Amino acid sequence: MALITNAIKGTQDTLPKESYKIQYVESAVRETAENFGFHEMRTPVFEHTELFQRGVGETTDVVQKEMYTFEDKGGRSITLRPEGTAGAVRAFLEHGLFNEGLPQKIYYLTSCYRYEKPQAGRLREFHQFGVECFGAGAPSADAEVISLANEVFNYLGINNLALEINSIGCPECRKHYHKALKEYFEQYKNDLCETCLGRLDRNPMRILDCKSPVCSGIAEKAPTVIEFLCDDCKNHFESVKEYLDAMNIEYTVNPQIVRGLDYYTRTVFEFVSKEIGAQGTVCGGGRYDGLIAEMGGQPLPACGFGLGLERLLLLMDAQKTPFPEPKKCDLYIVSMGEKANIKAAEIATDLRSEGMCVQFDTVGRGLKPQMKYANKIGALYTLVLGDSELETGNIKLKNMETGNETEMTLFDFAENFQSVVIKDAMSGFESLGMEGVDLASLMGGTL
RNA sequence: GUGGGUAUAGCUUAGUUGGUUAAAGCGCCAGUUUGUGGCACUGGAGACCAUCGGUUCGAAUCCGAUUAUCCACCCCA
Repeated sequence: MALITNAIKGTQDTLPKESYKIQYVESAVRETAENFGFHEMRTPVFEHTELFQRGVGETTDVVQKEMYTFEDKGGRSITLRPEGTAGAVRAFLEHGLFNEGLPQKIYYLTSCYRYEKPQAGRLREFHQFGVECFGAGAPSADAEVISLANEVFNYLGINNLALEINSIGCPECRKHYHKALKEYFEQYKNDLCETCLGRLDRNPMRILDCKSPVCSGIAEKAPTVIEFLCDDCKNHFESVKEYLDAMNIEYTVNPQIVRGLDYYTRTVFEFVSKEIGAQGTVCGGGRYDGLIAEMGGQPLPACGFGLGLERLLLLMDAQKTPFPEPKKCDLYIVSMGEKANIKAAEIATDLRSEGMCVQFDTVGRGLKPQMKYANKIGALYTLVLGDSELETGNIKLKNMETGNETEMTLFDFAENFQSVVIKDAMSGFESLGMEGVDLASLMGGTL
């Protein structure tokens, strides 16, 4: 087909037949967040460009080359949000939420935009579940936030996700560390790759997670941040680990983790998968004690994370994680003739108001195509309405799975259909047994 | 931004060393059954072979460019 245009590079459509998956994931993260006492915040897709320049950091790749920035008709520089934290902090300050009791625990489900070259697990428009805990400086807050992410993965039944944590210290200990790193890497100036040579001055910590075998070889023996942590930062990190142990959350300390957004301090962490290609970080976050002050507020500690929903879905597909079956059509009314069509609409309206999914013909097809359509959409029951049914008031309700037909009057049907469906649904569950139901097979290979 | 792979119906793919009207399965529509879906059989619709240019008597096939897409680097969710 010669369409006038296609979807924009790096964007995805979610089609009706698979939207139940993302809806399930969204409800899972919402429920988990609410259980932890976090409440949803929604902020605009676009903000003043300077918010991200200051918030995310001028030197970061995100700000330097990945933002969708444009001028609006009033000459303002506007940017589509490349991440969620900056906007959340802005709203937190703008509405004085720090007066409503600390900590303020918020979450969001939002789209983010970065102008990057798409690949597996990397899109230009992607969706993030994010959590921010404002005003909580204790190590228990770091642990709580990590635990929330962990709980989401447990809820969804995901395995083989490695939690890696690190502490990059406060600005004070980082200053000493930078100096030591610079001294160390300068010995290898001739061996480092070009990008790393550039990093040597600007941000030597970035060399640590360089993927080039030469650089990473050199980096392996580099001094680690942990050795340079001041007493407060060291104690904080130790305490976070104690909480994680107490919460039964497995982790490994990975001194190579350096996050690419400037605002992080102390604890940083990633949940990493090896099953979804090169972009394996499903969730990343940490503490950012300096950010709120940086944005013009009172100095307040905070921590949070971002969790990539597309990557999460990739991972669930890779692990064949079961999804609950989407709701099907309870009843399809096959109608023939103008009178029957109107009656069908009347019945559908009644049953829909009781919460049933009822459908009828809107194409003007004959009986057989309507039956086929009912079958295709997975209707549980069909009911044929024609002249004779309208005359006699007797109808046959057909169970589409078994093919059994039950005769009844239209009146009885209207009174009882809901309970019939509920009873059937319950007996279905009982026969399968509520425990150990193999959801994957229930899905019938739609995964 | 830098590499590499790929591009044929809605989907998945076949198409030989260039040679008439580009093929199959699934899906879609209809019929076999004039009031009953799934199964089977029959038929139908649906493709300027990504685009533009070149080589050739002749290009889906060879060459070049462009675009799109996938994967990787970089970076991150």
